[in-house]
Amino acid sequence: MSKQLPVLDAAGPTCSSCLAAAPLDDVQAAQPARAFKALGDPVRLRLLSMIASRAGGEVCVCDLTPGFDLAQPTISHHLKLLRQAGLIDCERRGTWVYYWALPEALNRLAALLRVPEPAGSAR
Amino acid sequence: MSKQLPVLDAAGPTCSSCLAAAPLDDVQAAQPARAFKALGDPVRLRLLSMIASRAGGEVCVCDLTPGFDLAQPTISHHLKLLRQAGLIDCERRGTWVYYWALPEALNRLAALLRVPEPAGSAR
DNA sequence: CGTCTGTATCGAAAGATGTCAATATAGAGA
DNA sequence: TCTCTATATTGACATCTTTCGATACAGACG
Repeated sequence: MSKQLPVLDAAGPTCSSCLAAAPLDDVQAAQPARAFKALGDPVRLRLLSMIASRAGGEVCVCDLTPGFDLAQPTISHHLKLLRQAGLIDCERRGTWVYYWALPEALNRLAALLRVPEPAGSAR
Repeated sequence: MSKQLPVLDAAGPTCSSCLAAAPLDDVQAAQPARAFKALGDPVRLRLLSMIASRAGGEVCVCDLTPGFDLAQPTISHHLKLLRQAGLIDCERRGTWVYYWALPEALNRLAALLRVPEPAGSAR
């Protein structure tokens, strides 16, 4: 296994998969945009944080729903969107359904956003 | 100033401002959700990447518009949304308007998304 | 001052999204 | 098999978004 650190490439001192590295074309932008769109709703962001911060790594839907003032189908719909965006996954276990976060997807988005800050910081 | 590294707190080995640290309440979720929503459109994500990846740190609108198959008011509208989300700022200079990215805002969002990956990785 | 160029705002139309009540489905247990 | 609980799907409705053409505004230059 020779290619262990493919982080720095010709582009310079920026990450390779980073907004600041190069302009995204419409193909490259499509998938992250879908993920960010899923994060762009307060209910879904809260759902994801409830799932990602759960110690065991998994949460039963029945533990998520009571945290909101929304009907059950609405929560179900938001969970579906998060899943379709590739941010979470789930599994039925008996009567209950358990959700967990997909850390790789979240970290990929995080890496995309990270940008070098100018030395002096706040412009 | 004693509190220089408030990074690790009772919650464990996670960042303090991170999805995985603790469930966000609706107040905490509101602002990041607004920012993610701004990122959740392919046109805006591409605009941001064009702005953030520009060497000088600034781009003239006149350099952004031709990259899209959209009317000029549409681009103007998307730039406005990115600005209202706190991700970019701009300044008029003569006839032209220049935009630049706000790295602190982007890095704050990146930090929010970063999550510890389980040792074995891909679940 | 008049005109030209670059950018923003306005108003409207088409489409997407968030929400709910009603209903369907999956599995557990009598 | 019948019923009960937990979750998902469907269909409808109101609201928000994206996009455009038309127009307004700001500054440069005659």
